[in-house]
Amino acid sequence: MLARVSSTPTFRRLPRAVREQQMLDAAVKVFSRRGYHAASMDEIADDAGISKPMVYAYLGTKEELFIACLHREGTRMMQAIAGAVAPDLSADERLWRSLRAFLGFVGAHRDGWAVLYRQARGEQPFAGEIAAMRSRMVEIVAGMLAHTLRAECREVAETELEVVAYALVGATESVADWLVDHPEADPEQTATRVMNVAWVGAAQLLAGTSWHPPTSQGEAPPDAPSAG
Amino acid sequence: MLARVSSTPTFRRLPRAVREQQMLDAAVKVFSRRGYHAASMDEIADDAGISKPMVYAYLGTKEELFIACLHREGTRMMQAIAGAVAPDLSADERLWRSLRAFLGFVGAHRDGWAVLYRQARGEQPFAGEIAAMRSRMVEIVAGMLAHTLRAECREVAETELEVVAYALVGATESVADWLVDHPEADPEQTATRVMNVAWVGAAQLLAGTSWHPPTSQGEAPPDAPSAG
Amino acid sequence: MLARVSSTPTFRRLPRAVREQQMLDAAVKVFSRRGYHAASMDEIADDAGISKPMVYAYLGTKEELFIACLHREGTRMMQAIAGAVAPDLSADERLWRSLRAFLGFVGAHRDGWAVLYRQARGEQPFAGEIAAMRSRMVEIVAGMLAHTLRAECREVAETELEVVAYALVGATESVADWLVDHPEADPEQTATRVMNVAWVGAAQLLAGTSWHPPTSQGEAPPDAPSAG
Amino acid sequence: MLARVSSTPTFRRLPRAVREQQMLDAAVKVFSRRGYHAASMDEIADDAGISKPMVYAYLGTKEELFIACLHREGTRMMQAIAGAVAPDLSADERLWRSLRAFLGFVGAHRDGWAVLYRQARGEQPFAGEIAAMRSRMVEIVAGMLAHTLRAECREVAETELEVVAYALVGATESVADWLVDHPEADPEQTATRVMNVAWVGAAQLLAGTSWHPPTSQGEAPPDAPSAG
DNA sequence: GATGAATGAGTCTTCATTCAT
DNA sequence: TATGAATGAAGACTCATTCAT
Repeated sequence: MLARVSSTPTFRRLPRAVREQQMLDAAVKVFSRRGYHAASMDEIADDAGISKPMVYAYLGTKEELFIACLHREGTRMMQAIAGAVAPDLSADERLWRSLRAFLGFVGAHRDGWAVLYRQARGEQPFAGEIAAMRSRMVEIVAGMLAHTLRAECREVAETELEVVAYALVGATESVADWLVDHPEADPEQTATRVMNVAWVGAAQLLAGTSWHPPTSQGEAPPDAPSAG
Repeated sequence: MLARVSSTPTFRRLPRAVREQQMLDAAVKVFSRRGYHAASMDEIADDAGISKPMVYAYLGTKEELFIACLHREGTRMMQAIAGAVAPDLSADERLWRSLRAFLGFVGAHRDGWAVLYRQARGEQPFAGEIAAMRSRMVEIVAGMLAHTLRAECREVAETELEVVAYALVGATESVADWLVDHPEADPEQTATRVMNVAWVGAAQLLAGTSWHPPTSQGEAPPDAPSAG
Repeated sequence: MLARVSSTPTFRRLPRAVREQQMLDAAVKVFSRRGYHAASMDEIADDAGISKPMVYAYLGTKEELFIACLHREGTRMMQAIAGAVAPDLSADERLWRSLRAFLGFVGAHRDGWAVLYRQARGEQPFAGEIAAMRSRMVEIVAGMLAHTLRAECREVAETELEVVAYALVGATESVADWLVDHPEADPEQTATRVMNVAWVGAAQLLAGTSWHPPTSQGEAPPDAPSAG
Repeated sequence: MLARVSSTPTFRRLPRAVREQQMLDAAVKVFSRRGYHAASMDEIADDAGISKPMVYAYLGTKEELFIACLHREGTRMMQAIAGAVAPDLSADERLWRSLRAFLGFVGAHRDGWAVLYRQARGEQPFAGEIAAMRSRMVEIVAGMLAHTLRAECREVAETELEVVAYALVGATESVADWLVDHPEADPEQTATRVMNVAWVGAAQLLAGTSWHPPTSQGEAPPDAPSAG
């Protein structure tokens, strides 16, 4: 009603970019706490200190909003990893540093990427996003492995390489989940353990020391599918 | 409208046990297809060819129903594994067979256990169930590892053992997820790959060939937490 | 399947009358505990140790069942009162004994008549029943008052008499409610108090010592109905 | 479809306060007509000319809505009473005017306070509210009685006073119920009758003319509790 | 730009009641 | 007689989403 004298600057009317970050912050927080479905747009808007229509205007649908969160957090994580490896390091060293950076990041933001990621895996609408993210990680890992191999003048089939890379990423994801659920765990130590179990295994494998199923006679491939 | 000729007996008014299985079948199917939240009790009831109140009467709440599904499928999976290993086999052999049985089972029921399990991991209400299931699997694996070790007269700290077991289980879970998403993949071959990557790594590790982080000078632990 | 040897007589197949009483016992109990709506036919049947269709077969609809409860408890209460007054007593004495018997009964069965009655007053479907019960009580009271008056050779308009009787019954009902909610209260003492407050007032009134509104000038009857 | 000529302004999008009153109006109406349980939120929303979610947004749960109705009507009634008594009147006069105002109010809004109150008495969830309301009324009455007594330099035990006040309030409530059920009755006349019966009784009592149970020989306190 | 007001649609859940055995 | 099996109908409550100001 009255002309408001803006001696103390109220922080309304912020530029779009800032507002968007506030919203994303709130969204990440709420999605992490409640899960995708249990999170309500109301709570997110409230938490961002903004009205609901603004959220829709800036970030779109709930689904889009969730994806935006996933992207922002994913990007941050990727940057944390990229920032930890220098291109002049040996492939092994880069491997180790990436892993450590990854688990370090997850451990430091226990309500960020990993939680959203875990949730997204269970929900269909995000299948595409998830596949894309995982592909990116698999590529990086595969690249490192390939580098190592090439350095040793060894050749491994493309497919084989990808599968191994995939397995390693999967294992690491899983450990990341575990890390989120165990706040008392030390990321660095955890990284060491993973390096030991999985990556050493991979190294062995790629070095040629592979394992083969025993050729047992007469054993049937298990699980003849029972009736539905 | 028409006088129904009851040559084929109508399947109304079935005994409880039968109906419960029908319901669980339907529930597993729908939960897998749609995801926990998107699945509606209506669709489940319809799919089971029965009215909603029966579902509530027999299996309880949606949450309880989901847990019941998880249990049934989990139990079936465990049985598939148990049926694949004979107690007189060597620990190594049992390890391999368990893994193969597990991935075989997952591959054969791509809309069963693995999908439910994956969904449950993202939702808070099922945290307890998930933890319990994983514990059971970790125990089994740890038991096998311990057996192997003891056979070789080697000792490993209890904690270390558990962590390794956990990592292996996590990796395997993750590969199971992958298997579900890749219908063209061959479970047996996939099992071999996992055995190669992860379990060979574990073997190496337990054999003493462990890996240690390089003592690099001056490198800071990454990711000084940025502002929230 | 097998012919059951009934050496120990199981108490199934009871005569109808007994079964009905069991059901009514259970119904009164559950209705009192939960209230009419919150009570479920399931719980009543369970509590009676009988299957639901039997309840319907014997006592009919939930509404009818509730009315049956109301009747049985009302009759018991009436009998308790009738048993307490001998016809050769003076009207005053009969009045006092009735009141005492009534509150005594209510106090002794705190989950019986009074609770059902109170619930019934709020729900439309029972309006008829309630009206009938109250009529019966009002009649009794009015009869006693009339007797007293006639003994004193005094005449009071029929209408006036009924209204006074009604007021007394209403007051007593209300105190009965209170008694149910105050288990520590002593029925006998409470009866004395009611006798003091209400019945003494009635006596005064009927004796001619009546009160008249002050003839104030210019005061408007309050509450000119507001909008709405 | 047609261009709506907005000569008469459509009453959509009203300010919150207005809508809340509309909703409460509708709620009181429907609760009175149907009873608490039989009333559906749908009907209330319809009757208020608004969608259900608005009702939940503004007034909360069905239970909360009912309590809000009870409060609004209770407050209105209290105000009607307060507006009828001037502080400079004698205690007797204030007593009479309060009673008249109360019954006048009840009579003028036969689907308002009294009906809700009667319903609330039967349902557990509202026990607290009811107790609070009655307490307030008992206090007022007790205050008036105390004033009268003090004016006559008489002393009565605190407890006794409260009980008498309670009895009077109970009696009045009950008569209010009756009034609601007898639309043809005249509130003013009814008030006079109550004043005669109950309050004159109280006056007698407090004046010392009390009644005592006859010391009859050999009569047992009735109703030795039967089984069950 | 920003928001209070508003809703359509849908979900879980419960319950009185009745077949078919 | 007695009951397990079965359901139609309805109700409370929530939420993502969008006008109209």
